Order: sequence, then structure tokens, then C-alpha cells
Amino acid sequence: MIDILRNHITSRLGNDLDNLDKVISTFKHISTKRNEQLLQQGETCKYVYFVAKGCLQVYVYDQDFNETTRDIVIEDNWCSELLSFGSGNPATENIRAVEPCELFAIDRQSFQTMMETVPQFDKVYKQILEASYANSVYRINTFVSLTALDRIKWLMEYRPTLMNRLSSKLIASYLGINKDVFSRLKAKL
Amino acid sequence: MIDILRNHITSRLGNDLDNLDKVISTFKHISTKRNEQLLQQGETCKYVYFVAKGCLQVYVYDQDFNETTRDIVIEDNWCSELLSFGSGNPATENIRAVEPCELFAIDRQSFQTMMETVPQFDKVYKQILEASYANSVYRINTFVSLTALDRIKWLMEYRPTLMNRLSSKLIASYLGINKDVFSRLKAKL
DNA sequence: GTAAAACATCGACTTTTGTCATCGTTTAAG
DNA sequence: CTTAAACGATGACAAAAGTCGATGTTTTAC
Repeated sequence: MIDILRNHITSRLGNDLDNLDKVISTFKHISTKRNEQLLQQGETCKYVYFVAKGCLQVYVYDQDFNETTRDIVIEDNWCSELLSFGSGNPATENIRAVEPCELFAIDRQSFQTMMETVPQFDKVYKQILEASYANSVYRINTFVSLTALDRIKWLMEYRPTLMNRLSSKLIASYLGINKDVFSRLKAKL
Repeated sequence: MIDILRNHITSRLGNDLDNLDKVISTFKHISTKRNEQLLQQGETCKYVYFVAKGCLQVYVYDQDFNETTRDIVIEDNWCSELLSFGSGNPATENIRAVEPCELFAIDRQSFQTMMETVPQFDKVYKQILEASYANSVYRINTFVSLTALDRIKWLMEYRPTLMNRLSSKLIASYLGINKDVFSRLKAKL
């Protein structure tokens, strides 16, 4: 399982990383149950998670306490509430395992230590932040102007596995569509 | 005019910045006309701009060639297409001065030099990136679940000056609302 | 294994949003 | 200054999205 993390890191930072084992061993292995809560808004986000297996949902509540999902993170990707993790401020988002997961978590202090002692490691934070930012910008620029039907088509084109894997309720909340509307439109495809 | 930039930087990095004048003098002063184009998607974004006066629009085109505005940047803020600026890849967004502007621009190479020679300066990039990311996350989390009317109320609460200052067309494209709908809803408030 | 809860779908209906044409006003260019 | 173009508001209508209740299915917890 930990090889998934190892492979991910070497593919980003190269094989010549002196302290690879030191880096790897800094991560804590976490197995979660389905629907386990990893972060509640208001708490400080303590970890950056690497998803080796399973799927995480990053979400907030709207004024009617419905969930709005900002991101769905699957295997071989990083997940966190970066702004809280980086600053120590209260998180504005929630994170939940929507499947049983195998995660590798690194806390803030270890992350700092890694940044200071492993030269290449400070690229990691920048890479994660930039990837997260790119993802958000993309979501705003595409979704704002798309109809519900076009968002579904978008999902089927760019993240097709999610359709079978996750509940309609979750996908609808990710696409910003009412679940009944999602159900109807899906039937029309 | 350049004091606006100077004040902004000292307020972020403190007065004890040794090379403040060196940093300041690295920026190029640019005056723009109304509707002047600063970046076309497909080009590499060459600069990070500090807006000393005026207002910039960051936008893309949807499939019907309507503009969708991701961000509106006013005085005392930074604006760029950071992903293109940082990587040199083609920009996915456009930037335009919607008012006559006074800008201070720093190009990629100078930015690099500053990062290497002025220790505190590398915080700047991280700060700009984090602020941009926070802004995008916030937009997704709030806007996705709000009705057109609630988005307008949001704007009036959090960015009230924009309502008087900018055209209805621009604001509507920022809120992701059709301009006719915006006009009608505004009348009902 | 069974009961309760959560989920998915659907029809009927309401509300919201988008489209189009019109018209008076404001703005910009020569 | 003047004329064209862009803008903003609005009515009539169309399309899209949301709500609600009913029903059958799947999942979960004990």
C-alpha cells in the first residue's frame, strides 16, 4: 500500500531523492470506514492526506444545510483544507471518506520539517497548492456558464468513473444540481 | 502613485525590508486606457500586476462566446494569470482593464531574481497564490448554492462599490447571471 | 434475517432563469 | 456637435430547474 505513495512521490520528484525513505516514513497510515469524518469546519485541519485507496469528499453546507461538494478526491491524489492546514486557522470546509479508504497523512509539523530538511520537498506544497488552485479556477470558469445537462456531460467526459462509483446524491451536489433534476436529466442521455 | 505599491508591500512584509527600493524599482509602471487588453488566452502571461488605480477583469469565453468573469480586481490588489505566469504555459484566461488604470508590473525573470535575492519576497508569491486560491474556493462554495437574487445580495453586502462603479453587463457576467435577469432582479430589491 | 433508513426515480406542478424584441438613454468616435 | 453604437430596462413568452409526494429498491444496523 505504501508503495502507491512511494511511486507518486518519485514520479514527481525523481528517483534521486536522497531521503525518500525518511520522507515516506513520516506519513501516518490511516484506514477509514465508509462515511468517516476526517475534518469538521471550525477545527484546524491537521493533515494533508494522500489517498492510496478510496474516495474523499470536500464539502460545505449551504443556508438550508444541504451539502455542496467542492471536490471529490480519488486514488493517487492529495486532499486537505490547505488554507487551514497552512495557517492553522479554522477550516471552512468538511472532509469525509465516502468509501473505506487507505490514506497516508502528514501533519503540519512534519510537513515543516520536511520542507526544511529535504530540499525537493518544498516543491510538494507548491505543487499541491497550484494544482488545487488550477482545479478551482477551472471549475469556476466552466461550471458557471454550463447548464445542468452540460455539467453532466462534462462529468461523463472528464471524470467518467465517478458516475458508477458514487451516489447520485453526491454527484448532484458536486455538479450543483438538485438530485431530482440530476435523475431526470441522466435518464435523457 | 508608486507609494501605493510601497505601502502595500511594507504593510505585508514589514518596514525592515532592506532592499525595499530595489524591489520597488523592479516594477514597471503601466498606464492603460479603458478596455485595453492586457492578456489574451493562449499567450503566456508575462506579468503580475499590482493595481494602484482602476479595475481589471479576468474572464473566459463560454461556448457561445459570452464572457464569464472569474474575478474583478480593484485598487491595492494583485492580478495575474498565475498558472501561466508561474509555468510559462499558455494562459487560459483573458485580462482587460475595464477602466483607465495605473498598474505596476513585474515580469517573470525579475520575479525570480527577487525571490532569490530578497529573502522575504518569496512570501509574496505564496501570499498571492494563497489569496487567489482562497478567493476561488470561496466563490465555488458560496455561488454554487445561491440563487441569482442571493448572489446579487451577496455582492451588495461584500463588494458594494462594484454595483455603482461597473456596468451591469460586467457584474452579471461576474455573478453568472443573464443580464436581463440581473436587471429585473435588481429592480425588485 | 429483518426492519428501518436511505436512496433513486418519476409525475405533476411551481418558481426561477433565459430569450427575444422593443424603446428610451447614455456613451464614444469622428 | 452629431450620429452610431452600446447600454439598461421591460413585457411576453419559452425553457430550465426546483419542489413535493408517492413508490419501489437498495443499503445498513441490529
